[in-house]
Amino acid sequence: MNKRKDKITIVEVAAEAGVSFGTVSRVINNDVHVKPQTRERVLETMRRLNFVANRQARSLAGGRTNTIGLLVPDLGTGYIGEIIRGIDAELGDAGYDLMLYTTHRTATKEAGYVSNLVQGMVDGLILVLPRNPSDYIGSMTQRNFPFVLIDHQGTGEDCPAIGSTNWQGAFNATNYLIKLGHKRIGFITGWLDLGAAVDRLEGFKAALRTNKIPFIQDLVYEGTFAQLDGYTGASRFLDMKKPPTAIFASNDVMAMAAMDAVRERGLRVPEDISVMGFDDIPQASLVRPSLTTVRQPLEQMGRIATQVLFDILKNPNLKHNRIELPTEIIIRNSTAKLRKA
Amino acid sequence: MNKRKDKITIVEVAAEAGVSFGTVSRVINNDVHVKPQTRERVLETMRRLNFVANRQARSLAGGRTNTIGLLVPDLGTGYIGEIIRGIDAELGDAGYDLMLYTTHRTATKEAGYVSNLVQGMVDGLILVLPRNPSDYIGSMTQRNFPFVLIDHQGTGEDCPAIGSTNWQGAFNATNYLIKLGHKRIGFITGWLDLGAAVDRLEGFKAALRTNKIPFIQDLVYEGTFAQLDGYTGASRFLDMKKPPTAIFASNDVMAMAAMDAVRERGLRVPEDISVMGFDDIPQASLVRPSLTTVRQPLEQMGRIATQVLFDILKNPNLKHNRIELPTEIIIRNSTAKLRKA
DNA sequence: GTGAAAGCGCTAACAG
DNA sequence: CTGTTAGCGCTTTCAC
Repeated sequence: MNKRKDKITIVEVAAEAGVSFGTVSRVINNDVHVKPQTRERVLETMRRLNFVANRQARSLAGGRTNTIGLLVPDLGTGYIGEIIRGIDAELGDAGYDLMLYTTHRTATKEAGYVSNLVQGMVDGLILVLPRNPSDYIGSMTQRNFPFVLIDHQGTGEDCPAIGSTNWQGAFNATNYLIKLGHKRIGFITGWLDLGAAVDRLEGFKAALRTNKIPFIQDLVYEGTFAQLDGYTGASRFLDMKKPPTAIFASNDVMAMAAMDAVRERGLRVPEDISVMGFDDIPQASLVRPSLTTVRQPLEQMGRIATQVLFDILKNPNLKHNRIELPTEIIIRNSTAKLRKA
Repeated sequence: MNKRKDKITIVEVAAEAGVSFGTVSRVINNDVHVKPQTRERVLETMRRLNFVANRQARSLAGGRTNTIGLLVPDLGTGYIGEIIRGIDAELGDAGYDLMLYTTHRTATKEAGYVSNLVQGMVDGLILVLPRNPSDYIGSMTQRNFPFVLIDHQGTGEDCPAIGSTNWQGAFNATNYLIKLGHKRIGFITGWLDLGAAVDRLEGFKAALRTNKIPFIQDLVYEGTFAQLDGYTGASRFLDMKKPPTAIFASNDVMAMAAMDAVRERGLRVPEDISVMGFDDIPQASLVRPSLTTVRQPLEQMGRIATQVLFDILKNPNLKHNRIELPTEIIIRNSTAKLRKA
């Protein structure tokens, strides 16, 4: 239906340049075995004819697509955007293209669908925060399909993954709040099926322990990383007879929602309640008060995931395990010293 | 390097089902000329063998890729995310895949590169806010390559594009500010090479005219839709001997930055200065004060762009022109009645 | 209805 | 160094 016959192929180029099309193919693939003079002539011809190699054909014949797939849950928060920025940069350097899949679209399909679907379409897959990672991982590992996970861990399986020091980040953040004088800190968790969410919770608990502050189960609200959870969680805390003086949410989106809940009760951030987030998504610096948070190097995570995937592509037998990038506390204006009551 | 020979092809399926592979192909393509009984048998076999058709091969042989390309400038603000959501939904329904290109990556390449690159990779292209649209449009039109523009207009060329009623939106917004009592309104423009940006400016001017408020050139700051422009523009307004009482920025990102500038001077939004944005990106409702803005139906724009592209794919000769979706004022907390001085 | 045959444009041996 | 020869997995005629 959309067939343009004016396409020029290597055959045309070969004819024009007076060589066999095999030679043209070599030039395209930067094969060393071409006389520089010939190469130049072919290149010139390609330029003149405005030739572009057909990717489909290359893939079919070569077994490689020069495309990698990216599976993301959503594009809503800018969190993913940052990661893509990193992936994209690496991909561009390597001459690869990006195929985007949103989980939403394939969520209804059976497990293994993704790796099936992707078979032949892409050389490898980067999965960001997959919902049911074990489903995918099983079938991908089994099929020996190259993939890398971003920001996930905890399935027990040993697989290439890029994350950040969630435990340490949460530990440091909690410590920071404690240093500010806060002893009653409400914690809103992420989706606890994700290792990253568990680690953040554990880091929080560890910091309490270190500072000999008793852990109170009621000061933990189990969320799912969704905005609403931040609001609901904070509201529950604030309605307690003895509410916390600080709230630490497991991601920025929930933290921002928590700030809303605080303000809705006529309280101020940070004067009355300190609020801390996690991620440092772009809008963290845009909201008012700007959000104190734990920065994950999202862009870099994307970059490194891509590099690891390339490594695997080059050497499928190499074993890669989880790589953790350092988190960092970014102090802004949503946290303050505890006011003496 | 990444060749899995365990892949099953239509040949295997054909053998198993006891038919020729031509018949299997027909089944895949829902060809009517297959006995229902045979079809069922083939389908069953495909299921059993876990067969997935190779897209590359289909494309090569059939001339169609079932993939569309999306060219975006960036993924930073959530603006694009909303659009993608819409595109993605339509694509999913049609069994199409999405190839993502960021302009940044290809910005250095010569004009026409994109359509070249894309030739053979995708069946069509959706361009969001292209920087030098006329470059692309020329070569794509010439090559008769199917494409749709989102949120752009004004190259003079007649081409399929989806936008929103920018003029009307800006007109209504300005009117709203005037109704609140504001007479001195600072306007921060977008990148005036984009028709959408010009329209917003014109809508603003028209509203002043309608209300018999003199237009003051100094109260227009020429920006580029970038965050910094919002800050710089607002700062310039505020440093005037007689600063405006309201600021209307051509997009939300600049509006949020403008709010920062206002606050940095110890002024309050909206008590001292009202601020209005344009777009209604997700974070518009998250910032404090939440941003009064002109809503563009971004997701719907993505959906419709996709539908139009499909139309063009089906019927390349059909002429499509610009489609405008209605904008809508969303009143939140960054605007207020002018306080009597 | 179904099978057989001819490519789609290119890569990857294998000869020279 | 370069030409030749097989396919890659599938769609599409064209026969039967």
